[in-house]
Amino acid sequence: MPPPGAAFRCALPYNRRPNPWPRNNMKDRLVALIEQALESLTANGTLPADARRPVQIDRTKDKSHGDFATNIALMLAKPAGMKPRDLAQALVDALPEDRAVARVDIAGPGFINFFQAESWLTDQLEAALADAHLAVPRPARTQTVVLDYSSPNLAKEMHVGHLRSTIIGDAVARTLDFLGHKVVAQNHVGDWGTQFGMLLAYLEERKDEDGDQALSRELSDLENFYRAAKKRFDESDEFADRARALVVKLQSGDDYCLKLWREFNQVSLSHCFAVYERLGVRLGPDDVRGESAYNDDLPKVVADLDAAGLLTEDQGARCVFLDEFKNKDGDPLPVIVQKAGGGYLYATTDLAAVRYRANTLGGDRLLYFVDQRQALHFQQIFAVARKAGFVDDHVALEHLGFGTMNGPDGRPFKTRDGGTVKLIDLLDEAEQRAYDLVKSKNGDLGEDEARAIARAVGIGAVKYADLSKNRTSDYIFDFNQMLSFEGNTAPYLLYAYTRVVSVFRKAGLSLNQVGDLNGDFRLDQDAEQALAARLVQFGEVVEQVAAKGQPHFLCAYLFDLAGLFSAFYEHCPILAAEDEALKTSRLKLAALTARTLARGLNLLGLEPLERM
RNA sequence: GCGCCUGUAGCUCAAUUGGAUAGAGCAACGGCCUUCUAAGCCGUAGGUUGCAGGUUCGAGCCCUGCCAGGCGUGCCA
Repeated sequence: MPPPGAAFRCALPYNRRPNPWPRNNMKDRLVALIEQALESLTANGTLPADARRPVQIDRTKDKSHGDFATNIALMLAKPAGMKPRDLAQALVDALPEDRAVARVDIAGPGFINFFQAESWLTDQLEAALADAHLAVPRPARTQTVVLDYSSPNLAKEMHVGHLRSTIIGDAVARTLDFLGHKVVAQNHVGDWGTQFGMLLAYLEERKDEDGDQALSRELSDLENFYRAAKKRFDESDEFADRARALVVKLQSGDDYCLKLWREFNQVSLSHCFAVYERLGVRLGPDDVRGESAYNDDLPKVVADLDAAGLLTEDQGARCVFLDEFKNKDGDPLPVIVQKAGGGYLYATTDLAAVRYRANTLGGDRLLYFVDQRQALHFQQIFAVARKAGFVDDHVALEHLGFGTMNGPDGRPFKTRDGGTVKLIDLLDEAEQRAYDLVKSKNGDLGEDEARAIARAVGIGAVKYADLSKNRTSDYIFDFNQMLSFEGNTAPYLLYAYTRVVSVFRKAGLSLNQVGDLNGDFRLDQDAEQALAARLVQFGEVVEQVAAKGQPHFLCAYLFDLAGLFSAFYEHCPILAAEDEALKTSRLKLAALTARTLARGLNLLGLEPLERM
C-alpha cells in the first residue's frame, strides 16, 4: 500500500522522444490508464463486470487539485457497492505507473487528482515551440464542413444584423481550417424575391434618365436606392404594375431582366466585399451561392417530397406536416414548400440547399450561423430533409443561432431616428473612436501608423466584443466598453501581444530565431508554471471552438493567457534574468506566448500589432 | 393558448454541459513606475445564481410548478 496522501508516485522520469503516444493528449492518456485500472479491479473481483461508465477527465479549477481530475470513483461507487473514497483508493493502487504523471491524490468525496510531471509539461512546450502548428493535433478524421454565414440580402446594404453571423462564422471557419478540416463557405445571399421587381423597375427608370455614370453614383448608397424605389412603388400604380411584371419576366428567365438583375447584384455584392475587406473576413466571390442558385431545383424538391409520400395539399398550398411540430390548436404544423399560387418559399430553397451541401459538396457537417429566431424553421427543415432522405444519417445538421444585438439601453441597436444602422457606418465610427483613443494614449505616433493601429484596434474591438460573448444570448453593443482597453477586450489582448514582441525587439531577436536558443525550460516561479500550464491547453480550446461553434471559449482562453503573461512579465524579468539559462527559458516562454496569442487572434480574425 | 430562449455581484459577461470554495472585467477603495510598453501588475470589498419544491454523494446547470422578459407560431425571409 502506498502511503496515504501521496498515494502514487512516479518512479520513472518521463522519457523524452520519441513519444509513443499517437496524440499528446493528457486526457486520452489518463483515460487509458484508468481503463487499465478498472480492468484489473474487474479481473480481481473488486468491481462487478457490469459496473462500467465512460471515464471522464476534467481540467481542475484549483491548482491544489492537481492538473486533471476524474469523478469515476463517485460514478461507480453505487454499482460497486463501495464507499467512493475506498473505490478511489483501490483504483489508484491499481493504476499503472506513467511518466507523464508525477502524483495522484484522492480528494474530497472521492475525486482522483492527477498532477502532471514537469518534464511532461516542458516536453509539450518544446513540441509546440518547434511546430508551426503549435503541436495542435490534426483531427483523427478530417471532415468536410459546410458553413452558411453572413448571407445578407442583396436588396439592401449590410446592416448590423449581419455582423454576428459574418464574424462568428468567419472565426469558426478559420478554426476548422486550422485544425485541418475541409471548409466550404456558403454565402447564401438573398438575391431573389419580389422586392427585386421593384428594384429592377427603378433601376431601369433611372438608367433611362441619368445614364450609367449617374446611376452608379446612386447605387453607391443602396439604402437610399431601396427607399427611393419603395417610394415609387407605393406612390405609382403604373410603377408597381411594371415592378410586378418584371418579377414575372425575371422568373421566366427573360434575358433583359436577367441582365438588369445581374447588374444590380454585382453592385450590391461589391458593397458586401468592401465590408468583408474592412472586417478582414475571408469571404469572396467564390463563396457566394445565393438563393437563386437553387431555382431550377425547387420543382424537383417538391416532386421528391411527393415521391417520398410526405406531401399534403392544404388550402391550395403544398405542405409537409410533421407530428413533432404543433400549431396553436395542437394540430401538426405545416412546412409550406409551395404556395397556393405555385410560388416557392424559403423553406423550399433551404431544403434544396441542404441537399446540395450534403450531396454535391459532400458535407459531413452543415453549419448555419443564422439568427436564433429562425430556430423553429431550421428544426423543421432538418426534420423534413431527414425524413425525405435528402441527407445521410451521418451528416450533422447544426443551426448555430445567435441572439439579437442590442444598444447600451438594452433595446435593439438602431439609429437615433429608429432606422437600421449600416454596417459600414458602424465600422467607421469604431475606427474613429479608436483613432481618438490611440492618439490620446500615444501622441507621438505618426499619422499613418496611428491610422493603421486605429483600424486594427477599432475593427478588432467590434469583432472581439461579439466573439467573446456566448453566441446564443442577446448581447449589448457598447462602443465605450469594447474600446475601454481594459478587461476582456481586443485592445487588452493586442496590447499584451505588443509587450511580448517588444521584448524581442529590445533583445534584437526575431521570434523565429527562438528555435536557435539552446537551453531547457525552467519553471521555478509560480508565474512561469501557471503560464506554461495554460500554454499547452491551446489545442484543447481550439478543438472545443470547432466542436461547439463557440469562439468565446478561445476568447476566454486568450484573455486568461494574456493575464498570465502580464503577471509573468511583471514578476519575472526576461532580458535581465539572473543567468543565461533562465533568460533563455523565459525567452522561450515569451516566444511561445507570442505565437499562441498571434495564432489565437488570427483564428478569431483579429490582426496582431507589433506596436501600439 | 402552445413552443423555444433568457434570468448569475450595482453594470457587462464567464462557469470545461452534473463536480470540489460560482469566476473575470468595469465602477468603488488601497498599494506598485531611476528596471523588458503602467493601455500594465498586486490587493480589498461586492452573491439566498428570479421564487418554491424535487431528483443524488453532489444542482447555476436536470425534473415540476410559479414570476419576469424576449422571440416564434400556414403560404415574408
